[in-house]
Amino acid sequence: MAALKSSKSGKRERLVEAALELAYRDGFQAASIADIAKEADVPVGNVYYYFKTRDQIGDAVIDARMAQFESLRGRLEKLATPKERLVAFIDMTVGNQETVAARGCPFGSLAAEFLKLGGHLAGKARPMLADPLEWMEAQFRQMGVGDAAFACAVHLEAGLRGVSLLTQCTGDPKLMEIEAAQLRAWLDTL
Amino acid sequence: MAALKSSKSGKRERLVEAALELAYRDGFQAASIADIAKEADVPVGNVYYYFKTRDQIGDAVIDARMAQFESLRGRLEKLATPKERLVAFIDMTVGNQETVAARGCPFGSLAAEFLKLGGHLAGKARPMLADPLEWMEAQFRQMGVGDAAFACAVHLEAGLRGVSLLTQCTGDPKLMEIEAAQLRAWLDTL
DNA sequence: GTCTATACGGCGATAGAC
DNA sequence: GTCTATCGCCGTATAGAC
Repeated sequence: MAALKSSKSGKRERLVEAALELAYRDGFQAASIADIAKEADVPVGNVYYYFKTRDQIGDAVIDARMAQFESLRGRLEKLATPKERLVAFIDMTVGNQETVAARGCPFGSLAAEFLKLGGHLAGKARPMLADPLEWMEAQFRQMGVGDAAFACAVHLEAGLRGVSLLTQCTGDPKLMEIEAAQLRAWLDTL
Repeated sequence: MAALKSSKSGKRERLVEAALELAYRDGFQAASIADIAKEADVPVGNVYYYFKTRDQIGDAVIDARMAQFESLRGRLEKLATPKERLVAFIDMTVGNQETVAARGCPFGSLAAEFLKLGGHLAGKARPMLADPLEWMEAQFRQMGVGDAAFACAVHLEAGLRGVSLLTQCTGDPKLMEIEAAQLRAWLDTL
């Protein structure tokens, strides 16, 4: 599929990476085309060769984030038990604590912004949190909690996304550890 | 303090209310001065008589939200026990489920946007989530959980803010009830 | 105090040379 | 494919009539 675009210069990839970086740091709306082009070291006017409209950059940003979750999911699937996979998800989130304190949840903060933006991008942003929720539900189901699987998934993801927001708001990375410890303990009671 | 401004027309109040409404619905950045003025039924140019800069409208928006929390806190203080107060806080959040599904958490979504906006407004937005956290910690301390009070506060607020984000993302108000039930049950174990 | 008109800048997007 | 130059619009903010 990469072969459909003949360019080997990797400019499109650099633009997407730059846009994701800036959208995560300052918000997608705050990042102008010029900002993104500068960050990617690509001449401004050239951007419109790769993207017909600014919204399409937003599409690519969401796709890039979703690809990161897919990659993570792939790695987690190699673990033996569903509980190990859920704990690894928690650990991985906590491992990001410094970045979360500075910029917020990589998925939640982007999703929140796109949701408020409305239009086409709002719908496209939904899977950023909904797909992890479904994945967690599947893990809990495999753990044998039965009908409680969905509620458990809601509890786990809510705790993680919520504490990420609190961490960003207070600027204190320790909050991530505090909540993670409680969530792990709760997992052990199931 | 209201007497410092002689105007009785209430235009400033209408502007702030309109700005809060639009900031909550579409995001503060998306709401232009013209949009706010139109929503408040105030001529555009007149806005700059009440606010020297756009940022000052942001200040007023944050103040208005904070005042809502102060009002809620005042009502909750009338309840007899700390656990009743915490449960009432949960109930009140769930009672907002339809609005949360459509627009997100009234405090969290605003705080998240202002935090990414950076500058002066980012710092001013922090108490929107930090003050409730402190209040919750005080309640837990009164419940006699000792050193766990802070961790409990983190767990409760993270759960509520997190499920609000999930609710907005999925569009399903039921998630609020599901998580609230789990948080109430957890409260009962303390 | 209230409002109109407008200055000014930055943005997304386009045209077209190379 | 790559890049420069520029258009047109809409945003904040101001000047000044009433």
